[in-house]
Amino acid sequence: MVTEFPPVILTVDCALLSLLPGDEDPLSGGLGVVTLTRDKAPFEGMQALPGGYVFADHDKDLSDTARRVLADKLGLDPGRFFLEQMGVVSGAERDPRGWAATVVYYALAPAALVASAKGKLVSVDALPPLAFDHGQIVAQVVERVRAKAAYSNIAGFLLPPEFTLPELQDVYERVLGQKIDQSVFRKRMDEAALIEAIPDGFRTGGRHRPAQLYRLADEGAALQDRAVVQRSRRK
Amino acid sequence: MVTEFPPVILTVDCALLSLLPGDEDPLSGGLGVVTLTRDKAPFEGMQALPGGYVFADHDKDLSDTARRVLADKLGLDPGRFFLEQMGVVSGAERDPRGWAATVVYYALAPAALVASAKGKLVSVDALPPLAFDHGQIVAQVVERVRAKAAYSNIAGFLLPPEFTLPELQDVYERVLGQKIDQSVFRKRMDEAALIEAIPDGFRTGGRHRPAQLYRLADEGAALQDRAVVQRSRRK
DNA sequence: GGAATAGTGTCTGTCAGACAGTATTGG
DNA sequence: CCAATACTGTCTGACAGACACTATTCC
Repeated sequence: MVTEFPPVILTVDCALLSLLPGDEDPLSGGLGVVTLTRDKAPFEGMQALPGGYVFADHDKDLSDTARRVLADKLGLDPGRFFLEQMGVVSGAERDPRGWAATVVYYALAPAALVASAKGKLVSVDALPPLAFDHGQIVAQVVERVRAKAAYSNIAGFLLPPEFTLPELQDVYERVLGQKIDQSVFRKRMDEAALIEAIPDGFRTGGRHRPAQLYRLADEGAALQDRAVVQRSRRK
Repeated sequence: MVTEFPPVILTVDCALLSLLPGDEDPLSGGLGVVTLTRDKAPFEGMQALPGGYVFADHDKDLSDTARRVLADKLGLDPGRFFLEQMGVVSGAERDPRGWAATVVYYALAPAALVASAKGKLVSVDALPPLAFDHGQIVAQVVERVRAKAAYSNIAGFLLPPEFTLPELQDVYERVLGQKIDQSVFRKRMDEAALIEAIPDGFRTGGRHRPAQLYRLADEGAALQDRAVVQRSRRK
C-alpha cells in the first residue's frame, strides 16, 4: 500500500434537471438539463455540465461541494432543490489531462428557479455534443430519474412548493413520456401519502372548478417508493 | 477554480457478500460480509472492509481498482463474481488522517469461493464494530442488495454457476428473510427469463425426484429488473 | 345553461398468493 | 408402497386500468 496521495483528479459534476417550457402541445416540454460553455481547455467552447474541485477546507462532504458548484457556477438559490449522488465515473481515458474521477450529482428544481440561473437548459432528448463524457453521464442520470419517477415523489421537486394534482400528473407524464390514467394516478397519490393537501388552498382562475393545492409531505422523508405507474409485466 | 490537485484522500473499499454456512435451521445462514483485521493505524487491530488506493498507472478505472483489491487483499479468484459500484462516502470527519472520499463497491460470490479467501465472513445482522464508518457502509450495501434481490437475479451470484430452483429459492429467502411461495417463485423465474435450464442437467442424490439444473442467463445482461416478491401494497 | 376542467365511482381482466394435487426418485 | 422433495394446476381476492359519471367554477 502506498501512503502518499495518488495522482488522481477528483471533481464533482452536477446535472441540474428541470422541465422545458413548451406549454403548447401535451407531452412536449420534457426534461431538460443545464449546461455551461467551457471557457478553457480542454474542450474550450463546448457545452459541459457545471463542475468543480473539492475544497477540503470548505466542503463538509461531497454533497456540500455539489451545492457549492450549483450556487457558484449557476447562481442557483440554495433553496428548495432535490440533490442526490448518482455515482462515480472514472478512468484513464475520459480526461485528456490524466486519470480522472468525477462524482456525479443530479439535482431537480422548478423551471422558475432554473430560469433565473446561469447556463442553458437543453432537452435531454436532443442533447448537443458535450465535453468529456458528459453526454453519457446525462443519459445515465435521465435513466435513473425516469426510473425513480415511476415509484417515488421525485417529480414533485420539478414543481413549485405548491401545486395541484393535475399539474403534478402533467409533470409525471412529461418525465415518463407516457399518459397516466387520472383515476389511477389519484388513487396512488392518495394511498402513498407522498403529498398532502393544503387546507383551504385552491388554484382558481380558469373558468372551471378550482383545484386543490398540495405540497410535498414530510420534507425529510421526501423520497418514498410507491408505484406511480406499473412497470409492464409481460415480456 | 484551483488547478493543483486537491488534498483529498481517495480510496476504494469493497464489501464482499456471501451466504453464511448455517445449514441447520431454515432462514438462518443469511448474508455475511468479509472483513480484515487492520494491521496499522488508524483503527489498528479492528475489523475493516478491504480497501486500497487507486493506482493510476495500473487501474483502467475504479472497478479495476476494486477487482485488484479483492484479488490482492483477499486472494479472491478474479472469476465469476458480481461487482457493482455503490457510491461515494465522503467527509472531513470520517478519517482521522484528513478529508477522505471512499468509492464503495460491493461484490457477491458463492460461499465456496469465499471460504478459500482471506478474511472473516461475519453476519451482516450481527456486525462487530468496524473501523471508520464501515459499519454504516455495510448497512447501506445490505439495504441495496436486499432491494435489488426483490426484482433482479442478483441472488444467483451467491450460488455456484449451476444450481437448482429450490436452491435459488432458498437463497432468495435467506437474503430477503422471508418465505416465498414456490409456485409464485417459479412462475416469476420462468417469465423473467433471468435463468436458463441446462439441457439434461439434473441434481440427483436425495431419495426423491431430481431437480433440474439452471444457470444465469446471459452473462452480459446479468441483472434484470423483474419482480421476485411483490412489494407490499397497502399501508 | 354551456364550456371547461377537477375530481369520483364502477366495472372487468389479470395477477399474486394460497394451496392442493401430480411427478419422480431411493429405499 | 412409502417418504421425500420437485414441480404444476387451480381458485380467489385484490388491484390496474378503462371509462363513465358527478362537481364546481366563469362566462
